[in-house]
Amino acid sequence: MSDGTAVPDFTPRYYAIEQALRARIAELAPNDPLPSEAELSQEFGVSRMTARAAVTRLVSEGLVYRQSGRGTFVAAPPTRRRADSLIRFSQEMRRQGRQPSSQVVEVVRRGATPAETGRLRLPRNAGVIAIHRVRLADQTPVAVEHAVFPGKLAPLLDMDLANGSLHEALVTLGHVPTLGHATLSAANAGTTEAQLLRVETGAALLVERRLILDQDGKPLELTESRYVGDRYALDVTFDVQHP
Amino acid sequence: MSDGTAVPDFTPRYYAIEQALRARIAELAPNDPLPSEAELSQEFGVSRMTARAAVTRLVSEGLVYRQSGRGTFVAAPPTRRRADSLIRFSQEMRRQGRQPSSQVVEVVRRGATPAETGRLRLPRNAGVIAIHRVRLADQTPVAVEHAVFPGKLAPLLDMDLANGSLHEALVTLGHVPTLGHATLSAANAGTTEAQLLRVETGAALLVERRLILDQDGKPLELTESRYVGDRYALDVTFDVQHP
DNA sequence: GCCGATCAGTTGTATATACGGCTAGCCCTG
DNA sequence: CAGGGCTAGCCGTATATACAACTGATCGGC
Repeated sequence: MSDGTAVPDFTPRYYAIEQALRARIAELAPNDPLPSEAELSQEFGVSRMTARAAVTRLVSEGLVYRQSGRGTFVAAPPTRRRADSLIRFSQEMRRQGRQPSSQVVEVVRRGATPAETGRLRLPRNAGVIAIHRVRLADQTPVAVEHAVFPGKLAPLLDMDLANGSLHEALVTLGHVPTLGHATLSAANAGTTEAQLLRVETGAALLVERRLILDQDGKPLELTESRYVGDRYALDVTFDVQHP
Repeated sequence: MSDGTAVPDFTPRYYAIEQALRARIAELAPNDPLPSEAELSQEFGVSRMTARAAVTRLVSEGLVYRQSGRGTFVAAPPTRRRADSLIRFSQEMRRQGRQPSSQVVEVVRRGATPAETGRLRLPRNAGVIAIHRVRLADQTPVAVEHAVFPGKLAPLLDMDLANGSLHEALVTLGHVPTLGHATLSAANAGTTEAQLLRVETGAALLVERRLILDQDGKPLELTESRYVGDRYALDVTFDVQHP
């Protein structure tokens, strides 16, 4: 293994198996089963751990998923959204002909962290409402979401967060989500969120950290959404800047 | 390991080691060395493969990087860009006080693929110029880039692509990059690009597939940039859409 | 003083083995 | 006929071992 070498002349066994499986996956439909690790080790004449390493790489790219005790299956392709327009997740899913739903992982009222105090422009020692959810399309997890609201929005706690719309709730409370700023990056899924998202630990996530302001320009919501890279995409239109 | 369980009560040994290393990494500077796999296996009383699994997860999240024969080191933090404004990579790096550079991996004149023919609105059997580069900041790879141009832009082949600016070259040829559309997602680094980017295979990449149009609205460039998630971020401003 | 060879230490790849926990299907019993 | 238990097969975690390849430091010879 060398740095900077574009194409090594040596190909690890796990890599060759990985490429062979990629070709097969292209011919299969989502949720179709793949050969087990034992079957692959027999087929390719390698140890189970080497076959497993090959599959692990496909898992981490979101091409397949594993279920303990069941097997390895082809994963579904991603969904997309325009980045300069935030619409409700469920509205967007329906627009794409998919069935949206949410799983609430945790809702808690707690003190704001210093970073949250700054971003949300809260007074010192203010409280916040923190809502942790998994967003699903057709029963497939697409994103985990951590949303933080100023404590004055405590009536959100009484809302039906699994079935209702957070944004409609905010409008009802007199705060219309109007403008936002987001930072987009990528990260690998940690163990806990990998389980929530039903992906392998290490899978690539599109990470959106956004601040939403209301009609008066006041911060309303500080949210981090972590989308499974192979199940979600954002569309952007931009100008090309010249010096 | 169960689906949907937020916090397992069983903690794998590799996971505990991973978390301990995360805490240490927070106290170190980029490029500082971490203990070797052998040292970690002694320190935590596990096999080298288990210690290695823990480090592999940190590598795949971009927190550390490995070099065969040398060791494991703390990785540098990411860079950022506004998504609604595309500026030249090198201009943006300088704006952030960093030293930009490029490594040309390959420049080739070839026939367009059907997808490229469609996106670039080329006539049938048209040729294209394909340029494959690694973009670096302070000698650290930040992105790999595959740019495809219509064949009529063949004079690009004569440009100094490692040191010069592609966009300035385009302006010289009478085509001013003006507007673009991009799709953003995340993917895990494959083996070859992982080597080019000096990250572990499987590291999360922020993937931007963009089409740039010239001043007349004609397609000029079809590019896929794959940014190391922990070395790069995009900023977006958006409106919140209501039903 | 410089260069080449060697060695120690590092990561990379691979195998074999073992046990735990989960799932689903099948069979037996009530 | 339904439910419960058992089993086979699956993935998850872990260990031990071995060899390959790379890097950098040191030492010896010229």
